[in-house]
Amino acid sequence: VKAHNVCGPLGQDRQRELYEGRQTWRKREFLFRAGDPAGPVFKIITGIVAVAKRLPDGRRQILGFFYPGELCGYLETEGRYTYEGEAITDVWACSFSRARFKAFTAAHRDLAEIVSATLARKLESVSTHMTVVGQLSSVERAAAFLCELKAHYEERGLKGSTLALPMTRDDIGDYLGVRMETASRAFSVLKRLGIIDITDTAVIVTNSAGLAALARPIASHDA
Amino acid sequence: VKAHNVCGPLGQDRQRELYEGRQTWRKREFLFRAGDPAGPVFKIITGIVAVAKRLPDGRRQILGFFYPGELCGYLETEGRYTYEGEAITDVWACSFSRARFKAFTAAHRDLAEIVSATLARKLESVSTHMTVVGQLSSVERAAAFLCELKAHYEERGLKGSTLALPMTRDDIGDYLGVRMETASRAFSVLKRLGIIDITDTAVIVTNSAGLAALARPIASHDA
DNA sequence: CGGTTAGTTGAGTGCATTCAATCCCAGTGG
DNA sequence: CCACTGGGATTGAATGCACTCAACTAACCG
Repeated sequence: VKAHNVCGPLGQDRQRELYEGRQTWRKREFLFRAGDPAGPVFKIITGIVAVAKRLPDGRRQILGFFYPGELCGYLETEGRYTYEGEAITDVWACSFSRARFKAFTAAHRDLAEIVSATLARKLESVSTHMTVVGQLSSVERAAAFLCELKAHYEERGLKGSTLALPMTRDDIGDYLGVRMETASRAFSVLKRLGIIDITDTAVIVTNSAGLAALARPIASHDA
Repeated sequence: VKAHNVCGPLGQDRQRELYEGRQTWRKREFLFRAGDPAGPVFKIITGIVAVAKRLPDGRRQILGFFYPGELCGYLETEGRYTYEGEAITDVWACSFSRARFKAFTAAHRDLAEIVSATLARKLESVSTHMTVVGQLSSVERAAAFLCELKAHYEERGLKGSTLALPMTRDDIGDYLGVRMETASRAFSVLKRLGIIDITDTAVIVTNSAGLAALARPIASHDA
């Protein structure tokens, strides 16, 4: 995955003021864990981070996958990270001092607005995903997931029907609120329906309209 | 339900500047519908509003119940309300002009911060609820719902183990991502376990610890 | 007093889960 | 070079939980 749009909502110059350091994490390492004292906010340069809430008995709900250009680790509860952030692939990210980040957004009016807008967008995407998890069947959920991924890639200028799937079936399952086996079976159904092809590390959408139809209930981008 | 904390995050004086009018809605009327041109933002004085996303085939995910003192209807997509807001009980609310609301928060630095904090809190509560819907069994979900309601009432100073349930089983089901009958059965199970009593319009928590244990996975307030 | 709506409960079905077996591939060491 | 090993993915078989459909009750309202 390319590393463009590294600045995101912050401008280049502003980003420099907040910059604290860069770091890499290997696949399956944690950038931060729920309950740890809230340290830096992270901006992903390359790689994918899964932000999740984990239950005492080990169950895990992945709240979102975070891609290059996105900020993660900003939510805190009583001075501690609210969720955990796990590197799904090898990750390269910038750390921003949380204190400076806060002071900075407080001081710049337009930035505060951008922060609000970003939070509102996240709130909307989480709400949409809650509808996916709460209302759709497993096959519909899988379709919705692939649609979302497709839209995500296209927004970043990566046209084409081949979607890289760096996350495991386990991750996808925990994102969609089903077991890994169910996620796998759902993909198999989509393949049997002639909607996708499955290769080793990617999915090829062969019937984009059919995919959208299955995910229709959500319809985030056919307005 | 009492109408205290009517100001919420805004101060009294500020609220007056934005005030546009008061209105009442009967039970089951809509304050706003998804897709309608984004009109006012609403601040609930008395009553409860269910904010929901509805799928073309009629399925509905209730994203949250909004109580007196809370703002709703602020999320918009391309100039239209993103979700629908339905009066669960008779509702009395203030309307605030969206344009003036935006201008106002943009102009006042501290207010912008409050808006961000509010959005962040909402984001967290939606994320928690996504975990409930994605990971818990129906009985656990019911327990989590009652815990949440209990905490909500207690935050507003209403001690006591009697929880008014103004919403129907249908509403509760659509909130928890199960069918109405399943919600009803889940309550019956809790009753059979000696954890709650069910009266006509309320639930009495007879074993608060037991309830919390069932909802434990979520544990939003045992830190 | 009928008509309607909310809630509960039963019976049967179906979909997702659990448990287990197999396959494939990448990495490792003989 | 190839056998060995471990992790991810797929698939089968059986279970169980939630869903569907339906009956019935209780409350409310005309």
